[in-house]
Amino acid sequence: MFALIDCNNFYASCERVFRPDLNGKPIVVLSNNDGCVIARSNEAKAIGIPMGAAAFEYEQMFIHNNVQVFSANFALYGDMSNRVMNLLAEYSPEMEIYSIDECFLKLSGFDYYNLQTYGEQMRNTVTKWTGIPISIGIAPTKALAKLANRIAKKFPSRTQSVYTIDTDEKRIKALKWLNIEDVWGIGRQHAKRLKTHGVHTAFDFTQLPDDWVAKHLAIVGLRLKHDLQGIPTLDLEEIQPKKNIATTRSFETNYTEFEQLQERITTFAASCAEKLRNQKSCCNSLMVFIHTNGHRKDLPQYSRNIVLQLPFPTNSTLELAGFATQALKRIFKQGYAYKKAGVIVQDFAPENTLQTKLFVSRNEKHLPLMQAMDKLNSAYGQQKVKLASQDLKRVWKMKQEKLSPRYTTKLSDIITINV
DNA sequence: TCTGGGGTCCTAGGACCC
DNA sequence: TCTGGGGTCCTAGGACCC
Repeated sequence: MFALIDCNNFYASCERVFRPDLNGKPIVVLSNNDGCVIARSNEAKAIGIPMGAAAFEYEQMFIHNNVQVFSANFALYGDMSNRVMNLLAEYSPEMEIYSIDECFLKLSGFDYYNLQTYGEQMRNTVTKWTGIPISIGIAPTKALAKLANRIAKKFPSRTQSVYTIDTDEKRIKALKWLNIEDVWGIGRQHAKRLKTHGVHTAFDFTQLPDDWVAKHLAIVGLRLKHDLQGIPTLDLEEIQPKKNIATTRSFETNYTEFEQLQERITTFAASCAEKLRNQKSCCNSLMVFIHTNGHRKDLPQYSRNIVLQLPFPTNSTLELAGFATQALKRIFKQGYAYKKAGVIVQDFAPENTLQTKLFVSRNEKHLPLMQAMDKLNSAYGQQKVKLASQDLKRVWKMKQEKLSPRYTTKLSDIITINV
């Protein structure tokens, strides 16, 4: 059996842990730059705030309904996620952290356990020790555990936020209840196509012939079908080193000058380099993109990306920043108002088994330099040591008007209690 | 004025090999 | 009228997830 544990309205719940006065009140969390809604409490969902709503369009609505608005505080969410995951890891030796707020546990060898009770125990412990409410679905396959989780979330009082699919009867009933567009792995495009073929529920989907599914939804769809039929097809996945690493941002204002973009691109490249060193990889290619604001139909639009094959694999901040600047020079065009840019590194090789080239090679002095830099930054705070081409004067900022304290990761932000 | 960020996998088709 | 058979590798684009 598999369990899928999912934190309810995770970012909104994290904010609420340290603000119990907000219990029962609508909360939304905004994306970077305070752009759009990326998380909502149940109360916020109930008053009709959609996912992805543009903050400026809903400003009046927020005020009218006394909605508490927060800027995204990823330092807080990441730390709270670790706490939840650490607790859950105690409940099974086999775990897959699926996203910041979700994990699968494999429950093999639990034949003599009452899994429903076990789940309720997990839920109680996590909620009591972290303040984060969770829902749990338990079933013979991953796709069914996802479905069971959805039921637990939808009917919290009837299920105690834990639902187990352990008979075929329950499985069929659950499948008939689930709309096709809500099936894990069925997105908008597939749902649309399936509906034109008369498939409206997960159950309808499981009744399709294998070859039809294989033809229209490929091998991924076929695996999903089997998993929903109760035949375990998807297993826990090991943590793999990433195959792409990206740092991309929208800007608070439009940038028109090369130097402004160059500073951003340098900083993004530095961030990618750091992430690469973290997983002990080097990259062989690097992509830089820039584009104007696609929502502004009144402005001239320009969008381009360029992929650079590097002469040698590297994870040096200095080298990647240099290559990224070269790439930017080749795509930058004067006369546009740029709103977004990013750096993506790809085509990785392990740090320790680098193939040397005959005529060009990386500068061996960079390695100890980067190690020293990473050490300093981890001891004295991020961005303590950076390149001169980065934002030394700290001009660049993100719009974050409603940022909450970093309660759990910054000493000066620790909550104070008035007795 | 203002609209996020970071990932994965699969497939078809082109270019190439013998 | 009729023009082989069997591969690999790479990339762009499309689908999906949170």
